Parts: sequence; C-alpha cells; structure tokens
Amino acid sequence: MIKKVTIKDIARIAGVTPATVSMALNNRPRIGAETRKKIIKIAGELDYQPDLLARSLICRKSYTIGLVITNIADPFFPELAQGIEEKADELGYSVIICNMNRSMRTVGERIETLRGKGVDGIICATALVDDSPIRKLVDDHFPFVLLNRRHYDPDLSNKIDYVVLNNFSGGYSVVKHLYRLGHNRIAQLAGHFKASTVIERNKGALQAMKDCGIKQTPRLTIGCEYSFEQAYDAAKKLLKMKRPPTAIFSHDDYMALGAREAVLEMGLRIPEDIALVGFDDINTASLTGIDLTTISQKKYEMGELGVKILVEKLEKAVPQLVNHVVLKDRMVIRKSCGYHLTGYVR
Amino acid sequence: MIKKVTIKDIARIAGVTPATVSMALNNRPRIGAETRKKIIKIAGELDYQPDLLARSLICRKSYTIGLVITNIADPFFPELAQGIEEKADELGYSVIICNMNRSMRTVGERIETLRGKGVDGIICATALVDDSPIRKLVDDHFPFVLLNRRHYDPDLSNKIDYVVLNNFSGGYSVVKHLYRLGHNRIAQLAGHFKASTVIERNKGALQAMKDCGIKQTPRLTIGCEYSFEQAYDAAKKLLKMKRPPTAIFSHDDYMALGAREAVLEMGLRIPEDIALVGFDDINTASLTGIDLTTISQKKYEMGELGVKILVEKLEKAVPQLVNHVVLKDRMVIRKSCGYHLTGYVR
DNA sequence: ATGAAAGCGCTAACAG
DNA sequence: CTGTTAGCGCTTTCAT
Repeated sequence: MIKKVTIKDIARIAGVTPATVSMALNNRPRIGAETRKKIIKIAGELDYQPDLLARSLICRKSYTIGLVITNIADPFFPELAQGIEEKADELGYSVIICNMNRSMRTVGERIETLRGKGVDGIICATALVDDSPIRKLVDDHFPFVLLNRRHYDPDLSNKIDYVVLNNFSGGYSVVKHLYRLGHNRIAQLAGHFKASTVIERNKGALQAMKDCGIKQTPRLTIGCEYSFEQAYDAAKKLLKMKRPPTAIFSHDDYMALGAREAVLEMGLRIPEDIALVGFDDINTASLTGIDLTTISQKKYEMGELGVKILVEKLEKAVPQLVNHVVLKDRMVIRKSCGYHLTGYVR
Repeated sequence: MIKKVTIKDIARIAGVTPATVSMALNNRPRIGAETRKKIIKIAGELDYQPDLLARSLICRKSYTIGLVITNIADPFFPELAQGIEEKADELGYSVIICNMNRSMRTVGERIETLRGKGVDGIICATALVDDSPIRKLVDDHFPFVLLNRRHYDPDLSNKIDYVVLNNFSGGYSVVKHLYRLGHNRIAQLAGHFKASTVIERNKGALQAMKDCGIKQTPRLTIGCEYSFEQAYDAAKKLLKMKRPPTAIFSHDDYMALGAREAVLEMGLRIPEDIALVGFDDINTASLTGIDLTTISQKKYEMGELGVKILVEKLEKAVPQLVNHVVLKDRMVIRKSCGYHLTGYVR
C-alpha cells in the first residue's frame, strides 16, 4: 500500500498549518480566498482523500449504518436491502450488512461489533418480540429502527421506532379469502414464533377462522423458519395426513414456493386440489405459471422509510417523535388460490 | 446516547494507566495475572466495549471489507453476497455493501469513500474490461479482488486477483446445445458490452455458431443491461421480426424470466415455439413450471472464494501469488430448450 | 485570517 | 511487570 497523503503533507507544501488546511477543505469561513484556493489546488494535485476514520473518531459520526437481517437468500430481503442501501447512499450514508442466517455469532454480538465500529445507527429486521439486544439499544439510547418485525415490551414500545406491515390484517384477509373460496381446513406454514410478523399473521388468521366458523386445528400450523426446504418437508407432511388441509397459507412466498414443489411433486394440482397463498409478493410470485396469490408488501419503500426515519433521528437536533408506521397490506389475487376458477362460493 | 466507557475509565478505577488496561484486555504478555484479572473484572462490570474506530486508526486495520455490486435486486447477487458476508463473518470481517444500480455516484467515487472509511480491501463485481477505478487500485497497491467479471489490461492482469466462471465455455455450450436441438436462428439477450462476462459468453456463442455453420446475425443480439423489463421488451421486439429467432440465449436468468413473460404473453409456447436458455441458475430457474435450462454458476462459492483470497492477501506477511480462478461452467438441462421433447436432432 | 495546542480512544515504543 | 510518552489523522477551541 502506498502511503496516504494527509493534511499534514498539504500543510507543509502550502506553508500553513494542518488546522488551516482542514478549515479550507471543509469550506469553513474565515479563511482567505487565496489561501483556500492554493490549498484546494495542492489537495487536488496530490489526490488527497480525507481519512474518514480519523474524522469519525473526533466527530463521533461515521455516516455508516448497520443493517441486521435474517437471510439475504430469502427474496424478501434483497428488495428491502435495496431500498435501504439506495436511500442511505442518497443521504450520504454507507451500510454494513449483517446476515444472521448462518452466523456463528448472536444478534447481540453483531450489534456490539457494529457499535464498536462506530455506526451511527442500526436498522434491525430480525427483532423478536422480547429481544434483549433491542432492549439494550433502548437503554443505551442508541439510535435504531425496527423494520418488518416489532418488539412487544409495553414499556419500551413508545421508545422504539418501527416500520411494519399490518400483518394481522394480512393474515385475516388470507383466511377470509380462502374461506369464501370454500376452504375449511387451512394449514399454515409459519416462521419463527417469536417474530411479531408470525404472531400477528397467525392472530389474524385465527380471528378470521373464528369469524367464519372454521374449527382451528393447531396441528395444521407448522414452523418452518422461512426455509424453502423446511416448507417443502412440512407441506409433504401436511398432505400425507389422513385429513389433509385443502389450503395452505404460507407466511412467506419463499416458503410457499417450497410447498408448491412438494404439492406438485405429489401429483396434486394447484389450485384444484390444494390452494396456496403466500405472503410478501416477491418477484417470482408474479411469474406466469407460478401465479401465486399473496399479500403484497412494499419492501423497497419499507427499506427507504426505515433509513429516512433513522437518519432524521440522527441529524435533527430536536428529538423527533417516535415513529410507529404500519403499512397497509394488499391482497394480490392470482391463480394459486382458485379464485379465477370458481370465484367466491360464500 | 449514553457516554461510552473507555479504557481511561477502567484505568482510573483500577489505579493503573490506560496502556496497561489496553495490554491486559488484549491478552498481551508481561501483565501480572492479578492486575489482568482485576482489569478484566472491571471491564466486565462497566460493560466496556472497545472503540474499534480508534483501534483501526492506529492499527491501520478495520476488519471491514467493501463490496461493490451492480444490482442486489438481480437474484444472482444475493447468493453471491451471502457467500461473501458469511465467509467474511467467519473470518472476523464486516462488509460494507455498495449497490451501484441507481447510485448517483460513480464506482470510482464509491470506492474512494470505501477507502476513506478504512476498509482493508475491496471485492468488486462491477468491473468493466477497461475500468479506470480498477487501474487506480492497482497503482495504489490497494488490496482487492474481482468477482464474476475481470479486467482486460494485459499489463495489469498479472497483478489482479479474480474469480470468474468460464464464460466462453458457457456461451459455447449453450449455442452448441441449441444447434443440436435444431436451431439456426439464435438470439442473444446480453448485458453490458464492456463486461467480460458478456464479451466472453458472446465470443463462445459466436465460436459455436461458426463451428456449427450457423450464420451470425448481429441484429439478433440485444443489450438489456441485466434488466427484467428491458429483456421483456427486447424479446417482444425479437419475436415481431419478420424472421424471428427460434431460440433465445439470455445472458442471465433474470433477463430470461423477463423474456419468458414476453414469449408467453404473445401466445407462444416454450419450448415448442421458442427455446429459451438462461445463465446463472438462480433458484427460480429450477421451479416446476419455469424449468429453465441454464448454465450453473456456484455463486455462493464464488463469493466465499473471493473473500478467502482477499483475506489471505491481507493477513499473510509474504505476498501471495496472484490468483486467477476460472470456475467450471455446467449446463443444467431442464425443459425450456426442448431437449426433453426431441433430444438432439443433430 | 491564520497559528498553536489540545484531544478523540486507542496502541506501541521505550523507560523504569 | 507496569508506567510514561508519543502519535494515528483529523477537528476545534483559543490565541495571535
């Protein structure tokens, strides 16, 4: 590595002190026009690049934010991450990404590393409803915002910013939709039971069942950890039951695709033999031949919004109100549920 | 934000100097067992977390690497990024991600920012064959490795590490395969013409055409910038020609999916009316009903390998040999090319 | 308008 | 074994 040029070098050449160079380069007032011009010229010639690390150390500001997600391989996240990265870039921030999927370290550890590296704030999409690392962030008054999932601690919730979907409504709509198409045995492929998304989608689903007079069958709800493979296995298991479900509500599209493979492999048709509904509306869901009925989430916008809220907290002198954003869910009816064949039957 | 506890605080309480605390906490020798124990205890009680920024500044090492990609929304990249992030995490590094897709800034600018932030090295997947930011990295002896695409400057190439696929062979196989299925008019949906991937896949394709005696028709090759929408449009254009192609070779699966939508929308069948072959083997390609014939790339492994090579450069005292890794391509025959219907006809 | 000096939090050199 | 001193590259007082 070539030795980097510092403000000292520039100062020496310009015959001024490092402080003057610093001020000149940072457009501070009270620097003579001549001096400033000369300094800028020299800096340009030497191809001077400021050491942002040193600047961060003294300013306590790194223009870097940390992003904690569960699994970048799940198509939900790239789109979220894209919104985050692009908005951050626009506002002058970089993002360090932490994919927790197969990390040997815990979320708490990775958050500590992030903080040690001087990130100005954190966006977390892995929160569980009773997460203690989140609690610690609140205690330390460290700036962060939760995306997609929220925290349930009642004492904390008015201190935590979050952007989530109306998951209850999403779950409710799916089951209601399926009920009206004639289904009475609806299975669920769920994620982590301590994720607010799962809890609320499930709550919505159960409420809809109750409202529709469908008997709840706990055995039909299986946790699949957002894994394609686990969803595949779970669907097989479901379909081999003596009284198999007639519809599967998958808590995300990625798992729905896993279930879809299982269904088709068993020689069953979608939607004629088994209806399938997903969640998220990933790109693949809209492909001809997949045609997955699902709940649409504005993932890109959710990411953008998360960054916007975080950066506002970081840059506004007066503390902002706590933001609790609940985005509207929207059902996208395609062909995997059978609506296009029969319409609602009740 | 709560005031952070520093080694000074610990030093004061322990009645030693900051230097001693530093050594004790970093497992340096020459520190009394008693003193060390006391210091560690105090650090624990105060929940001390080192300021890695300060450490980086003095050690000139941040344990952070920069990753520059084109577009995280293209399913090729999440898998690559996953390999990178997970390997980096395993080796103790964090990764700052730069998605160039809609960034207002150039690759060169973003690389400068990355370097300013003190990243130890860079992994770049956006290189064009004559990229000047890459040239600058070489000139500055800054550690980096190229993934997926390489640089063509003959003077530089023995100084640049890269991991790429055998793209020539991939392109060749696709056209040969299509030829043997009876196709004589093969269109290409290409990416950026200054990307080595595109150049080599195209070269392979042209060579195969030559070897097979297929007449080359430049009009049938369209640049689509890896965009789903552009591929969709291009496919429509192609199919509306008076002498449309009978097969489309898309330089990546994502574009192939765009083309697929166009084909199906026009009432044509795949593969009966038009054969379609992609590149990359993204997850969606293997879904039942999509069944895209494609060239498989080990994206996750490519990412891992890139990090491994970079970190070796960073941590080995003696400079390593320059790594030029060319991964083997492998054709995955599914149903979008028609092989399952007719087999090879020549 | 510019220089001098201090210091961010940490580590590395050399003393003691 | 431990303390003192110096300094990474930058910014920010406070003098001049």
